Amino acid sequence: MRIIFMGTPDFAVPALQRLIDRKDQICGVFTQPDKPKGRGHKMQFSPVKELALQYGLSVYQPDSLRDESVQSKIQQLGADIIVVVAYGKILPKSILDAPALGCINVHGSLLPRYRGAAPIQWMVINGEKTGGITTMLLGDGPVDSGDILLTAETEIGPEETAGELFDRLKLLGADLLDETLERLEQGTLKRIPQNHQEATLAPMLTKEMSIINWEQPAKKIHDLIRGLNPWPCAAVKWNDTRLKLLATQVMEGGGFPGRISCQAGELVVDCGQGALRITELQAENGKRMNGRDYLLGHPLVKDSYFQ
RNA sequence: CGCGGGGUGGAGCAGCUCGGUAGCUCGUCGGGCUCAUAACCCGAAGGUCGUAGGUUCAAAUCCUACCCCCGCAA
Repeated sequence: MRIIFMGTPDFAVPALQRLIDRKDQICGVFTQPDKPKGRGHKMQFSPVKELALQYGLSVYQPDSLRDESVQSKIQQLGADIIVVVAYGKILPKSILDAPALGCINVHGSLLPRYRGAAPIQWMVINGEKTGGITTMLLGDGPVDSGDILLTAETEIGPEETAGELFDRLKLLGADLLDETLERLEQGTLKRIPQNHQEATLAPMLTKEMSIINWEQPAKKIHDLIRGLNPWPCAAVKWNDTRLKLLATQVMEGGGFPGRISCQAGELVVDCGQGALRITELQAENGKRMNGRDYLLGHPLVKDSYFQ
């Protein structure tokens, strides 16, 4: 098939790689424009662009898809289908209608639940035990509301971080995309309308979410911490500095939310219900380290409180 | 040229302003003690203080360049 691929971050890379391996004819790769990123504000290519260049694919990086020249370019490429994986732009109707077989999206949740930009993180934050991938047809309704093609489920571990789940789901997504295209070619694919009553939203993560409310039960905070790992990371204020909390274990105890107690050389913090042992953290200018190591060089005053 | 912090025995840190014997907590090894158990006591090993130059009688400390790590911001 002639395919146009649209994607930007790391999550989309295995999907594009799979299309390449399938020997599909990839007539164009769309990705977000290069932006100054990271320390020093250096210009950086998106992960998808890196891969596309490696295989000599044609890369397009329009600022806006509403531009007429972009739309005519897409027409001109004459793709049978457009595959979209975390592209970061909404496709206008004129583009949705361009390919004969429509536009397929790979989404990181079991739709209709967790529609939106950050489904994987929210699944972890909400303590879901099951997650998955959905392939769907893009329509011109609300975001991620199009007809479902295939789904793949996976268990979410009780200690798994959003980053770890991300890494698994992007591979699962590539597999599911493969199967979806396979069955599309065989003509055995069915479109299943979503039950919009059951839809939930997974909006973009914000910095405000990263501040921990110690009044909450330990399990809740634990889920938040692993859901925000590796970005933007849950954090606490301590002596005018911020500590990022990266991994924790739920423990018995509690009663004085935010109180720090060092038990057996481990860093433990009381929550509204239960307590959390901090197993991995990072100070403002430090590397990641476990709570035990942190205590060796930064003795915390006994019975003081995290804000 | 976006802003900023840092590299000191195996781990985490102090020391740097104001140059002058390498320090703290822990780990490791040896010995002692035996319900202080997150044991405790005594002793020991282990460091080119990121790299290369410079200033100086003398540099972890001051100056210059480079390498590496990290936070913010995007």
